[in-house]
Amino acid sequence: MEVSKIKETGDFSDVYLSKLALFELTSLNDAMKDTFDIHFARHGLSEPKFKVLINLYMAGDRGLIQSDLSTKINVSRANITGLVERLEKEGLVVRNDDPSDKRVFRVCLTSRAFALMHAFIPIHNEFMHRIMMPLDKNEKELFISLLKKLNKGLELI
Amino acid sequence: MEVSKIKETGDFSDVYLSKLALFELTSLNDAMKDTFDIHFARHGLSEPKFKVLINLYMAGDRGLIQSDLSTKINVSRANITGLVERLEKEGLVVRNDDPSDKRVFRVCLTSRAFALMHAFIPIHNEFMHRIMMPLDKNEKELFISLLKKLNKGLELI
DNA sequence: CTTAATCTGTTAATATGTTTACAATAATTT
DNA sequence: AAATTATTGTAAACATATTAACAGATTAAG
Repeated sequence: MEVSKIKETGDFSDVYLSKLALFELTSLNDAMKDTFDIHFARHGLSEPKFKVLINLYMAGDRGLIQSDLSTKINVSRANITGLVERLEKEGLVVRNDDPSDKRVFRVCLTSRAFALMHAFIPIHNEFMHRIMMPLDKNEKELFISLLKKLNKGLELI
Repeated sequence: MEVSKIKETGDFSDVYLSKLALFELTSLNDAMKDTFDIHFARHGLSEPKFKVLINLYMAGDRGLIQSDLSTKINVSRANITGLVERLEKEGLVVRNDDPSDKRVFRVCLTSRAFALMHAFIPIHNEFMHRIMMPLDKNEKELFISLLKKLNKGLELI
């Protein structure tokens, strides 16, 4: 395609569009990370800590063992050790011995953490919705389908 | 809207779509990160190291001072100290004194790093293009416009 | 020209993440 | 039942990131 034609039609090469899309995606990730970090920090949390707490919140009274947390959050077991350690220091979780398996702890929310999450979750849901407000329903559906396509593509790489 | 109506039309609440979009976006980020990590590792690099090297590559012979790198890569000056230190140990960058400003170093690529980047950049470009292959040109343009909308929205939060 | 403000890189403390190796315990095989 | 294999949590070593505090150098204000 000639340059003049490109200028007329506003068309660009596919390679250029790929780079631009990745640039915008990266920018969005960075901005998103910053925004969520501030959001979590306002409530004394961080993204990794929230992930641990929300999983324990959903797990109920029996809690979860660290290995399950590792799988659900998709981080290494070694990292979970540190995260749970820090949450324990803050008084947000406790580690109870499991009588049926001496290798593991059952990690559970404290009542304080339960109350914190109970209050935070609706705020968090509203926050997520606010972040997506720039898109209307049709655009969101479109966005989701494009993301799914890219996700499927990555499985094959 | 009634549940039956939702089932008929395949329509969903706006809140649900927001959550789903964020879920898919997060999934894509995670998968993207893993994919790029492997890609960089195949060439003895990491994403942060690549960002430093590509900026120095584009900067030319005079290189950049650490403070500029910090601004361009959007990480703290303290972090740049560590990154440059490790790259120096690997023999990929050198820190030259700047006679006109005794506070700073001019960080420059070694010839080995220059050769590495010269070989890697086309591979990297192809890789980026391959990752975006699941979308055709129209979809990419659409994707870019949606990302830009979300990015602009985040500026106001 | 001196004083004050700013900029630069480093250090220390901390958070989050990885891989590797290991001991203790559980589960499976033979 | 005994031997092998697998799972679990931790520790060590490292990479990447932050903030806060600092010394030294430069710039701006007066």
